[in-house]
Amino acid sequence: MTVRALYHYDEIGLLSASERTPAGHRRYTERDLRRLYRVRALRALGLSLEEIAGVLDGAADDPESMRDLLTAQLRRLDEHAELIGTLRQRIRGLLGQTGGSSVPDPDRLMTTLELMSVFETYFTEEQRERLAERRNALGGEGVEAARREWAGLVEEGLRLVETGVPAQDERARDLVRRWDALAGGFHPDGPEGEGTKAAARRMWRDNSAEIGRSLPWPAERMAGLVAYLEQARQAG
Amino acid sequence: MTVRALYHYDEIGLLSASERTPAGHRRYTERDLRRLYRVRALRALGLSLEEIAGVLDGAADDPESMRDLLTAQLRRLDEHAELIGTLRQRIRGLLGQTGGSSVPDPDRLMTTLELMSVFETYFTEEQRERLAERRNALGGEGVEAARREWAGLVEEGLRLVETGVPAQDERARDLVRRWDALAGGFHPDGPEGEGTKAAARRMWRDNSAEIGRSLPWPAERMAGLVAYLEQARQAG
DNA sequence: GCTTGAACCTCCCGCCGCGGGAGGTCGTAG
DNA sequence: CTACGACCTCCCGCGGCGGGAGGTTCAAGC
Repeated sequence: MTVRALYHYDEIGLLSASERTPAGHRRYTERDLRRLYRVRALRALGLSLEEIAGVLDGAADDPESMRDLLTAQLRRLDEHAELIGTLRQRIRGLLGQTGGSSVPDPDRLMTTLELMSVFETYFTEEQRERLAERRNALGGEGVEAARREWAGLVEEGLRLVETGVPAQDERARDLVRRWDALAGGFHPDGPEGEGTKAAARRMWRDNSAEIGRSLPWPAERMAGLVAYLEQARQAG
Repeated sequence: MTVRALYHYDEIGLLSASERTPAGHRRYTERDLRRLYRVRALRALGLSLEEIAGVLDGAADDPESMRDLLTAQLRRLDEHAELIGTLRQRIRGLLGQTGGSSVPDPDRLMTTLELMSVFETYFTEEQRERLAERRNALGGEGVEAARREWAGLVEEGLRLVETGVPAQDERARDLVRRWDALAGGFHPDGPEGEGTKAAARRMWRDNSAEIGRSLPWPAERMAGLVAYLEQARQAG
């Protein structure tokens, strides 16, 4: 304990010495001291000074208030712990992303960071939760398999663009169908799925350059591919 | 995002719009926007604005700074999570203490709170850790057994006091020996044990009234017993 | 052209739990 | 009587904005 804290408790009326010496020095009585003990203990449990004041002054009126406050605090701590857990996972994911890779690649890390924010801009929180559920359902190796399959589709699409195959060609339209089917696995079923799919398309359209830079293909070729697929999709 | 946050970032020099319209309105360029994305993503990972500014501006100089910062943040989150874990356990302990009991007994809860603080006053943090280790080593049922045995010793001691057996009597001295042996099980081995034992005795002596109130015996009888045992201990 | 409502601007106070410093008074030991 | 510490009051500071006051600017509708 520091004196400053005691002064502070005095200022806000949480705990003031009930006596003073003639010179104005604070004299804490036995009762004051016991109140201080309670304050300190409750502080150590993470309660705010306001809550502590409330429960210490109102405890006589409502003997249950103490338990209520503690259970509420327990819930808050649970939520906080969960938040910290997700943050830890995210950071570990980011660190692991280039962990065993050949290059340190801080640029890729930066781009991933930008995409996190973009992602949050285009999907609502609820949509993100649904998507996370689906990803969990697919499992780690499921996602990895889809990633590889998708890489194949990208290569195929880039070849189509390069060889000048028109977007109306059946090969392009077939590619779009397989592309969308693959992507569909990541979206929730039912009408919500339409919402996330639409949001994903908007995100791709507006940020293909940004997203492209996080991928192993040149960004401008990816942008071209996205536009090409959009055309093919319009063509049915 | 709120505009206020943007103004704030501008104020502290973290992110300012590189252009302004003739009217003075901020115009964020593409580059500004990308910087904003990074700021938001790093903020969402729990980093401070100062750290973010440091890593965004210094990333060119030191490509590893980003990884360093993230690993440091991971450690901080780990510590934070551990702290939250102990707090949760403590609160659950407090709530469970009178959970299945007959009376709500908020008074007992209050006293326990006071004792938490007293406990921290008499033992250093290191000593508390050692004591916790011992308690864990004893296990839940071990502690419970000791508690019951100790209750028997208290009853025995109270009878001795009541029947006027002098503290020098062999029965009193024997009781002290068994009492100290039982308590010894909770103290660490070696010289540190002496430290915790001495601290525990000081705590009992100064706060027997306080501690007594948390026990199922009348506080003043407990205080009398403590003084009696002190005498008996002096008598060898 | 005029009005209206929204969006934007700057400036400043507030939160929470104290830390720390300035500048003064009080208490006690030598 | 003189140090030197302990105590007092008053006030500014942090981090990350929120929110309000009071003024300007912009785009749309009449």
